[in-house]
Amino acid sequence: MEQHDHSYKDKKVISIGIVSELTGLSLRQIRYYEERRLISPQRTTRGTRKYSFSDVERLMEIANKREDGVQTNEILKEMRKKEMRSNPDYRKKMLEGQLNAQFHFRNKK
Amino acid sequence: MEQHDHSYKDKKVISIGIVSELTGLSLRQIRYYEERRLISPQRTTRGTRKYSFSDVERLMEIANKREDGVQTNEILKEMRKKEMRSNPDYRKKMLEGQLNAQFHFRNKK
DNA sequence: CGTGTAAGGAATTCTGACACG
DNA sequence: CGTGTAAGGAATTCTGACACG
Repeated sequence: MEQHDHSYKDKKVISIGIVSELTGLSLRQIRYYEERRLISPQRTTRGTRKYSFSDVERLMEIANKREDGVQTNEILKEMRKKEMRSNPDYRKKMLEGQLNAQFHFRNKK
Repeated sequence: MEQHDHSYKDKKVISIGIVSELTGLSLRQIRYYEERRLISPQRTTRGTRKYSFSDVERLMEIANKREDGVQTNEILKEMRKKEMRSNPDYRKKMLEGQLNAQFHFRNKK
């Protein structure tokens, strides 16, 4: 589950109040985006939310899209696509897919 | 006053409770090291302390030295030396100093 | 759908001080 | 000197709900 371990960027250590200051979003908005599964903070033992710098960046992207009128549902889809694209497994499959396409194309011709 | 700006490492965003968990130090200890000027967290508008990952690393160094019985006073001196060494201005002067030393050495011989 | 807000409780943080040594 | 602790107050965060639209 861990990648670099020394990547400060992904350490969940920021409380929601600071995230709010950093992003300009209200606490309500930040919690709502979690409900819609756009972000997933960690919880401390007693249940307070902790965010990483990655989460903060993600929230700023979300804020931009929301400003453009994009619904959370759409934002979720877009983000899933993006994540897929950066997934090595998916890349491999895409490559195979492309080769197959070329193959079919040649045969059709 | 800023270096990279994109250096998450130096952004003061972590509350003292999290720092305590991260370092294993008590709140009392963390505040005391601040009193002794070993660290300098930022304050939010209402006065709560905010630390960076750099601060956390520094605190871990402090913890190690304290375990070895080094007094805060000594730790402060050591850290100042270290900072001097990594200060470009100081480097320049040291270089000049060395050259001078060589010069004197030659003349003496 | 996305966000504001009032509500009540629980957990956090702050400071200054006394204690021990 | 370095750290623990009890004390009282202020600020933070949490959840579930009602409101508007």
